[in-house]
Amino acid sequence: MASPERRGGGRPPRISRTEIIETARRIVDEEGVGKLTMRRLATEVGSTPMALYHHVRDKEDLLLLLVNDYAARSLHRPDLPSDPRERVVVLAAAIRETLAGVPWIVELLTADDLMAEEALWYNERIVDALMECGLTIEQAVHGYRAVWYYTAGEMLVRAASARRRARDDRPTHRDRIFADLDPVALPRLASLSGRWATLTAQDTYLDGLRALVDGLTRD
Amino acid sequence: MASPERRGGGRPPRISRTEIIETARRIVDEEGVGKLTMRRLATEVGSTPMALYHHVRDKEDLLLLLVNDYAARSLHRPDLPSDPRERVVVLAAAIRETLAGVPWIVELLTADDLMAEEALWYNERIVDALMECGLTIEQAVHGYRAVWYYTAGEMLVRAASARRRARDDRPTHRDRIFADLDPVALPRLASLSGRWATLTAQDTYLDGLRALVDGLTRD
DNA sequence: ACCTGAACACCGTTCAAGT
DNA sequence: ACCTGAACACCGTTCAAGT
Repeated sequence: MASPERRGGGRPPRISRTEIIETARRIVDEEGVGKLTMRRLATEVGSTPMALYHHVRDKEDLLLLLVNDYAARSLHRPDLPSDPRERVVVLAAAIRETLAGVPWIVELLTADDLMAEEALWYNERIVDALMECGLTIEQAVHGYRAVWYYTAGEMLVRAASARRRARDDRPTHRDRIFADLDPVALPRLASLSGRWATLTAQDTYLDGLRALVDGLTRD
Repeated sequence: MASPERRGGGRPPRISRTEIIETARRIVDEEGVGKLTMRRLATEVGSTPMALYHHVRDKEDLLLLLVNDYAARSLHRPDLPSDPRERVVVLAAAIRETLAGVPWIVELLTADDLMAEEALWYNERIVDALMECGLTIEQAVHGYRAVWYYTAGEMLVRAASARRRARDDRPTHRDRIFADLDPVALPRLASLSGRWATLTAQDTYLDGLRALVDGLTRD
């Protein structure tokens, strides 16, 4: 919580942790997490790489600070419907909506389970809504996990596809394979004749989520 | 499919694409994908970094070859039950079981949707089983996607946690946060008093999967 | 056709020293 | 207490040259 000790009369700091995080966020927002390097960040705050290590433990620590900073400033809390199943859907969709705008964050998230302190508000309410559907608290925690797996998976797969599309012009490996399928071995896929890409590009997150929540809350 | 052209009487090759892939696989199996570098790989095949670029386009190409190689040699095809819902469960669980042993591959997978040619056998059968439950082909493709999101998410989140546990001794950010929760703001989570970690460590993949498949195939 | 050596343009981090 | 400079031990990839 607190910055490194600052009592006693040592040299006054020239850069602050806050300044480091703000600059890091700007770099990441503008150019992606791949462009964030300690050297680059040092240059942009007008200092040297090693000065950063006085304010953050290492690069991973910096990234974690960045995630928490982001969570604190942009998780919005949606109005919640009274029907508990629909409440789970609204909560999960709100998490996804918040994170969809910042694909870089999703890759970091799984590392610690979306456990930014500020995000626990969501965990609490999803667990609570599942219990209102009749689950025990253990089942509700497991249900929350299933919802998180589905949501994280959707975001990660979608982010990876987008990244690949942005970088490459050449048709993806997938497109090449789907172009000529053996209709004897793979009749269903062959019958789609190229519509796989179109179908999987559609956003069906909510449909799948509703199916999952229905299944979880069925007696 | 074919190696670079080899007609005409040029210099005989000293290293082959096959040899490169085999060596790369060994490095990755023994020490993880993070240790696979072009320089290291070159040394281990007894050559120079640049010689590799004659056999693979770049590092990403190498990784894709590695994924396909792995898929070809270790995807096993399970016996399929006649009940179509249970068939989807068995198919998805087989994918997960195959990939669970090689966490490094999961991180690469989302990049191209588990679209190794050899894996289409699974897609075909999952789509087919969902249609047998009464879905249209479009719904079945979307259903397959939902199952893949859930499965990929579970593997990615689990792999990330395992990686973190392996590297760090210090308690995770999550553990520290869960140690002291405000029971007024977060009563459900607080009532678990430290059991969150235990509960989420349990393997409930199949339960969530069954819930999802049930929800998807409900009329 | 296949391979090599040197070089380019980077990384994160440690260590010893300065103010 | 805070910051700097130089160095360590790496990366992936390009380019020009050798056989």
